[in-house]
Amino acid sequence: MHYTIKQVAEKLELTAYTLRYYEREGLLPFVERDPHGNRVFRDADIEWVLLIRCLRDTGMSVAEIKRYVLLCQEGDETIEVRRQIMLDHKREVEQKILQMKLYLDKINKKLHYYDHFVVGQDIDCCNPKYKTRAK
Amino acid sequence: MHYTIKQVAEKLELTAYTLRYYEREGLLPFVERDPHGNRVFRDADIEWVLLIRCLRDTGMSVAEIKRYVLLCQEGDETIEVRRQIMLDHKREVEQKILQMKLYLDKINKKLHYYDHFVVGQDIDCCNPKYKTRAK
DNA sequence: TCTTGACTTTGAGTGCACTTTAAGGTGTAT
DNA sequence: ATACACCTTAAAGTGCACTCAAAGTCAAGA
Repeated sequence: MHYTIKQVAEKLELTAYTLRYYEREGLLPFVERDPHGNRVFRDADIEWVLLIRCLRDTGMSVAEIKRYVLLCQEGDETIEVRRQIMLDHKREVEQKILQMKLYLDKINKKLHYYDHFVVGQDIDCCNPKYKTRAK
Repeated sequence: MHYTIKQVAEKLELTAYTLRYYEREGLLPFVERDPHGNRVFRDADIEWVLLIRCLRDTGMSVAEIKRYVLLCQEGDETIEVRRQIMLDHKREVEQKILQMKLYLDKINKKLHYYDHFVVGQDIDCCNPKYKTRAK
């Protein structure tokens, strides 16, 4: 299947601006063109964009992704470096998930306070009791 | 206990600039001053900063936190609104964790490809086989 | 033929969350 | 006394990731 930039944008729920920006930054070095210079995306290209989005949404910067893509372009000799980048990133994502779960616990405790109004267990900053407890 | 802005910054691993910025934006409406105008943080204040950080790190914008803090300042009538904000945010964080786990799976599959070089299961965008498979 | 609409490029603009600068005040140590 | 290390403010600057504007090309439909 062939897709225009707009179709890809709709399918993946991002804007055509973003796709062009990613290409400009070297994140999509493969995109072909039709005789008029218009971008032509294929299924495998869409898979690649999905990987880019995965990396972005999990906190990898555009610059770091660019580095990774450049390594891909250098061929098989860089596979070990790429593996290491991915491994490091995996660990970062795992840490992030753990941290998010801790934050979720904190939010749940806050909600418990709102649900049951447990005085002395938690308090909002502008509650009159806040400054009393603070001393 | 009393803390200077620098001590809080060190304790919570953020910068004094950030703490001043948060106060300026209305996220820390409680901070007291000593006779020279220097900020004085107490233990309860640090707890509040930790909640602010929890909300920020889980994706709540400074503007939204500001709205929440303003509601806190309005007193008990706004508890239900605050509870709803926190509940909505909790759900967003849960969604985010689920999404992160899906992304982690994707990253693990990529790593599996690098570890075992499974041809036809995954491929990098600049691999010669990429365009072949794309057709 | 002419309009509509989707595409192209380059370069500039936006929004957010800090981050720093500049200019100045205060307290302690040598 | 004078340096040093901390604090203060208002305002300007930075970096990132988009996001858009302007000006143009091209193909299909009324």
